[in-house]
Amino acid sequence: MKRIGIKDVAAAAGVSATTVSHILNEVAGKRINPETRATVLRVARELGYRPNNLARGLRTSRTNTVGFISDEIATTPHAGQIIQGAQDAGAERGLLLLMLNTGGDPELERKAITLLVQHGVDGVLYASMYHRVVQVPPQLRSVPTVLVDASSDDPAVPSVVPDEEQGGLTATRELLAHGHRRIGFVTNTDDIPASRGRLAGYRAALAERGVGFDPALVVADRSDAPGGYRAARALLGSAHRPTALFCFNDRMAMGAYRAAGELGLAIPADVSVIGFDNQELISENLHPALSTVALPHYEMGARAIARLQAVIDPPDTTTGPAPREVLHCPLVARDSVAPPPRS
Amino acid sequence: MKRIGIKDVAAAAGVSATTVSHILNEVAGKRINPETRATVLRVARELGYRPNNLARGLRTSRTNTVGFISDEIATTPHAGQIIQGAQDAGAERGLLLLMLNTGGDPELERKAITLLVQHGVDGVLYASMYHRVVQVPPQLRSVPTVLVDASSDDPAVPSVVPDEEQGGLTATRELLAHGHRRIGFVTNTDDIPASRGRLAGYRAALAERGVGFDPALVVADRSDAPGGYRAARALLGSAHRPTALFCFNDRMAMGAYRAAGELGLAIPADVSVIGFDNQELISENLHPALSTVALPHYEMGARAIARLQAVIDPPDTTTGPAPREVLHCPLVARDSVAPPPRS
DNA sequence: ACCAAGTGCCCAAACGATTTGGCAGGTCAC
DNA sequence: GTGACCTGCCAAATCGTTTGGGCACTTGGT
Repeated sequence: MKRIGIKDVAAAAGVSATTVSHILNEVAGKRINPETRATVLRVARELGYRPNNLARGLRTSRTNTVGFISDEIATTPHAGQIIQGAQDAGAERGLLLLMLNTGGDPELERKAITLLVQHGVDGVLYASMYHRVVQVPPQLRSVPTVLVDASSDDPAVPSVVPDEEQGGLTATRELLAHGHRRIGFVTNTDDIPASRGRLAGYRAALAERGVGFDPALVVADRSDAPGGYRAARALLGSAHRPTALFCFNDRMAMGAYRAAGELGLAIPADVSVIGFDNQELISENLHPALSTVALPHYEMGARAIARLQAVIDPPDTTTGPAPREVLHCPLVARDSVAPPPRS
Repeated sequence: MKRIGIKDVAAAAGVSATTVSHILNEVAGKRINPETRATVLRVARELGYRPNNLARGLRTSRTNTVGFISDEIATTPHAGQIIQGAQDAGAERGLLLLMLNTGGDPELERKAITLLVQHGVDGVLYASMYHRVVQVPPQLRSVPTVLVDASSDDPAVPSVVPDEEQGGLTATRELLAHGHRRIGFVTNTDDIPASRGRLAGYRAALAERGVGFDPALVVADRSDAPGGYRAARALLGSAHRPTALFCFNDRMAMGAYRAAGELGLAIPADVSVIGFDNQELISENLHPALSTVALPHYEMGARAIARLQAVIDPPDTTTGPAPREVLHCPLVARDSVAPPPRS
């Protein structure tokens, strides 16, 4: 039971393989008798003809295949969303994803890229699992590349990133809108675009409402639950405690929940909490469910594919660069934000 | 800057492409002058020759590519581990993963398989994100396939699954070893291999120690945090409350934490808790950190690739079937288990 | 009746590797 | 000296598709 090829279709339709190819690919500038066309299409369908992508790729040097290189995939649920977004967007265009993740090892990365090129990928998505600045490996220069959740030092390579500042703004506004004026910011200690952007958003939102920025209200620690616990504990245990906390991520928010619990503060009655990332495993399972700001991972994956395709076959003119696409971070309101207690 | 092909190497080494191919592929039964061999190898390396996988695949109908079909990838962190395992194991064999997930939609699944075949994958990994019985799509009959974290109705297709019963046994033993005798089982309501196996393990462990099985100690609810909360609340609020809880998964354990907290019971001083799945986002970030039993996702991915390869090129004889591989679920001890309180 | 243009299709050469079946030339035995 | 055999290499076919360049035949104008 051999797979049937273009020749089989040609034979069955009584024409040459050339003609079949022309018809199925709707080649421009080739004149085909409508009757012949109909016959060929019918026969092809009846026989269940599927072109062999290898042969086609060999001839056209297009494989309908995109490499997906990521640093870490196993340890973060974000990866799944990005992949899913890329995949869905790819499916619409007939693209498949060739996965490869390197754990950040540059040596592995080199091999990975070589492998992908060897397999003739049409382009590469280079994804980071948290928003950061990466150095694009030089081997990628020869392949169309788009960065996902990462910025590059090299402005020539397009990237798709979340709008961290708008996210911080949104989160803080949500607290302000509920009447909070004394808002603590539980942040992390790394100097990455995420921290900088979210802090900027926090400050911008405060400024909008004419609330003064109080450095004592921002406490940094490790970006995990224990870190969030310590930072929140410090803030909530202080004399003039904030009525709401904006946490750098959901893991830190999880720690903040524990801090509040230990101090006998109910969420959201006594203190409101808002997170970031929308890690559903946490945000949905905490009690009360955590209001947070979502990172648009799915969209990043999808948009990255769109960008990549724009690079692979440029529309008509050499489109201007506009290489960096910034995506909106939507609010996901759940149950952890309420008006401040009347003191 | 064209990619260099086998002919370039041949020309540079002063031999024919045939010879180069023979040397690089170490074709058996071909006699090659050691000197020629050395020259060719050197030249190939110097030129950085990489065979074009498309051309090679076209000729040999082997693409060094494996399809990875999964139902859900975006919503679960498990996926990453399986993928990582498969990928690492694949890398050792020069295999790449072609990702495709279908959301369980049979229509999409059909298309996915067609696409993969079109791309000439050597085999397919069909992965489920939780251990269940699946029906293998008929299209997959024509392609070497291995099931990951799933069993099939069809015994002909090999599968790699976790040893749920041993996991339940391990978890319960851990509690018994700390001296607990009255152990609640917070389980879920679905009738899947996971529930059945873990319950069987629970009972087996009790029997080992001569502890009677008390049906009142197993409470089923939805397999999320609220479900775990309700079940744990029921168990811990009862007259003769258990001193330890074995929870069907980490999400339910998270709910059990809240139940204990509300009842003023400290973990692990008043009540010990053990989970299942080792979802690190939860188990590591809970306080105290959750002892749990890990599902061997990484290993499942890796073993599945090994199985797949055994199917693709059988060692020598037609190996017997032994299609179902059951993997060990290791204990991950953290801080949520301690001896029972002296009453 | 003849030429030009147009129509509808096909031939054959790629693409870059693997693989089958030799083919020169040398060695050895007799 | 000659046939058998080995050694070391190569030419050409092949995988399944796309594509540039025709080729034969019809049509329409004059």
